[in-house]
Parts: sequence; structure tokens; C-alpha cells
Amino acid sequence: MATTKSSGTNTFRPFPAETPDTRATILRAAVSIIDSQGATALTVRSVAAAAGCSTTGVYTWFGGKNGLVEAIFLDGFRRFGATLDRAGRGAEALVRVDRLGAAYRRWALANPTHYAVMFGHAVPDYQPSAEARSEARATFDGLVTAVADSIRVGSIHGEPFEIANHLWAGIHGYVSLELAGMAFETTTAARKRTFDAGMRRLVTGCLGPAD
Amino acid sequence: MATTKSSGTNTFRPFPAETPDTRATILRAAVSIIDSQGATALTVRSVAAAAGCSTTGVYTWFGGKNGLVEAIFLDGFRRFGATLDRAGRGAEALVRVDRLGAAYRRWALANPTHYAVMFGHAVPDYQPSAEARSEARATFDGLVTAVADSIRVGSIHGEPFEIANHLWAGIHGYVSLELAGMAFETTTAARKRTFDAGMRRLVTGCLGPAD
DNA sequence: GTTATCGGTGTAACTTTGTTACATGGCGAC
DNA sequence: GTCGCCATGTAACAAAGTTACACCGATAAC
Repeated sequence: MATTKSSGTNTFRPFPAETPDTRATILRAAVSIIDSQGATALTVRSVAAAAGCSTTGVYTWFGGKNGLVEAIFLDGFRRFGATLDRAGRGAEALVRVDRLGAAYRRWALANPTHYAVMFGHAVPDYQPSAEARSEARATFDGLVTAVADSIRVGSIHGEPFEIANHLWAGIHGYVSLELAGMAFETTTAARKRTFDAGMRRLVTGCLGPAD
Repeated sequence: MATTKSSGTNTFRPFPAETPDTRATILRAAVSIIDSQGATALTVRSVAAAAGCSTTGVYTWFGGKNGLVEAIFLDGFRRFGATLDRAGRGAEALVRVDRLGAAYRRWALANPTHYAVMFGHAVPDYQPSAEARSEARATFDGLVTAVADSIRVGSIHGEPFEIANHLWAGIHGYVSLELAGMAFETTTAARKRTFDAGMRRLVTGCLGPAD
């Protein structure tokens, strides 16, 4: 039920690092498991064992497996958003778009299960709550506006928000198909070339007027 | 182990419709469950009950749940491919592309769980085998070449295969985000408008030279 | 005609996993 | 010092994938 209890009985904590912070420990263990062993290995028991607590701890701090997965979902979007923010700094308009696309693909390929939890149904039964989806979208609002701003000074015409959304959909499409094993290319180098060409094509489609 | 046993003891079957064909019955039941109740409800027991047999039947004909899901996977691509084939007939180049995109989105939204099994990890533990992925790609080879052919007579330049792949990725990106609840628009009408605009933008990106 | 073999079937059990009930213990409040 | 809260652990329950085993009917062999 109660999913956020970060401030427990210890109301005065001069050094927050001292507290065990069971919730963070469990979440770290869960992310570690899902990254290293996949979604199937993410069981309440395995998480509890890795976190050094009993299964009850997962229910105390996350309300159940769903709550834990939702925390993984949100954690993923925060990290993903931070990575994209870093990649999107400096450089000029169109270069920034290219870098964001490359960083997007790199992060997704490096964290395939995490990405699947965020955008697919990697964990059965789990559906992100409205709040979680909203926060996920908020993460992308940052990206979307960054892209839009970087684009506005370029040679692109059209509504910035719609263009950023279009780029997002296209990039996600390439990455999602590649992760699903549906890419036609057999080598990673070839897939990267295809992705890069796709990025150029996507941007090309945004150079003209909306229609 | 043995997944295909369509020819059993009855070597001579003057009227194939007479045979019970347990395998087809089980598969039909599974597809029905996954379409109407989602991936979570797809249990070996529920499928067996719906098919009017015991759980052993699923193991006899599909080798286990994985084999059953793989059959669903393949069945989905066959139906999906047939739908796209129907939608892509007649009409001229760019119109065909638009119709294919619309049919693609319509099928995916009408069969969300099935689509998730085919392109996401809707069922835990299941990973399509190499043969299944190959057959799925073969289904799309039909689409890809159809698109490429329909495009070749149009005003589009570039390698047909790459362009068709690009359109596929873009369409899948929009549809996949919409199915994940990540679309920014709140009404289905608005989402359709965004998708249509995206289709135009995707095609626009293919009008110029490759780079 | 009798018998052996093979393959599809059902029952029942085992294992894993999500979940919950209940008892315990530590900590602050009064 | 006592009470109450709440995080925790143990143990149990229910659901689901899987497997062992016995059964039965048809076909083939003799």
C-alpha cells in the first residue's frame, strides 16, 4: 500500500548515508538482477536474497512485485533521461539531434531489459500507473523541448513538439525492432549504419513544411 | 520436443475436417484467450480447459508453453501479413504506402496483445527461435518488396529495401509507443491525426536522395 | 486371430513464485 | 517503565509450468 516511506522513525539524520535505507538497497538489487539476468530472474525471493532481507521487505517498501517493477520503471526513466541530457549538451542544432539519437540507441542496447520494462511488457501483469506514465512523459518533455529548441535555430520548419515526437517515434522504432531481433542486418556495425542512415532520413523528413 | 505432428496415425483422411485436430483446437483456444483476456490469462491450464483437453495435450502438441507461444507468434505474423497484403492491393504508389501504414496501425490496435507477443516480450521467458524470427522476417519481406515496388514507380529515390525498412521502423515506432500508453495525445482521434502526419513526414524523408 | 508396440491422453504430483497471516523485536512517545 | 507503531522474518497458501506414470486405442507383425 504505502510505497514511499523514505522518512521513517529516524526523523533526525545528520548523516543520511549511515542509515541502511532498505528501500534503496532492494531497488538496487532488483535493477542489478534485471540488468544481469533478465526479467525472468526477477523474483521477489531472488531480490530479497540479493538485498539481504526477507520477502516481506519487498512488500513493506514496494507493496509487492508490481510496486517494485514500477520503481524500476521510474528509475530507468530517470537514468535514461539523465544520459540523454548529458548527450544533448553543447554542439549545434542538428548535431545535437544526431548525438541524442546515438545516445538513445546506445543506452537501450546496453540496458535491453530495463528498456523493455519501460517501453514493452517485459514483466507480465505490470502496467505502469498513470502517475508513472506521466513522470515518464515528463522525462521526455525535457528531451522533447531540448530537441525542439535545438531545432528551432536550424533550418527546420514546423511545430517543434510534433517534430520532436516524430523523431522519438522513429528512433524508438529502430531501437525496438533491433532489440526484438527483427533487424535485417546481421552485424552490429551494419545495424549501426542502418540506424545512422535512418536518423538522417528522419531529419530529412523534418526539413520541409509540415504539409 | 516434437512440435509438428499434423500427420498422426490417420494416414488416409478423405475428409480432413472430420479429424478433431487437437493441435489446431488448442492453438485456436490460446489465440482466443490471449486476444480476449491478455497474456497473463494465457496459462497452460486455461488453454487446456478452453480446448477441452488436459494440460498434457499442450505438451504433446507444442512441447510446452514456449512452443505454444511460438505458434501464436507465427500465427500472428501470418494473419498480420495477410491483412497487410489485402490492404496493399490496387491503388498507386504513395497511396498504397498510406494504406499499408493505416492497416498496420489498425491491426496492431485491434490485436494489442498479439502484437506485443510478436514484437515485444509480452510473455515472460519466451524468445522467438531463429526459425520463427526468420519466418517473421519473411512475412515482412513480402511487405517490404511490395512497398519497394510501389515506391519504385513513384517519385522516391534511394535503395528500395532501405526505404521500406525505414517506413517499417517509423510505423512500428508510432504504433509501439501508442500501445505502451506513451502517446502524448489523449483521444484516439488525435492519435490518429498524429500518426497520419507522421506517415507523411516519413514519406517526405524518402523523397530526396539517400544522403 | 492374437499379440506387441507406439503414440495421444488424463491424473496426480513436484517445483517455483507471488502473496499473506502471524509472531517478534526495536524504537520513540508519554 | 509501558505502550504503540512498524519493519522484519517464518511459514503457509494458491496459482502455474512441468513431469512421471498409467491407460487405452489403433496399427503392425506373426
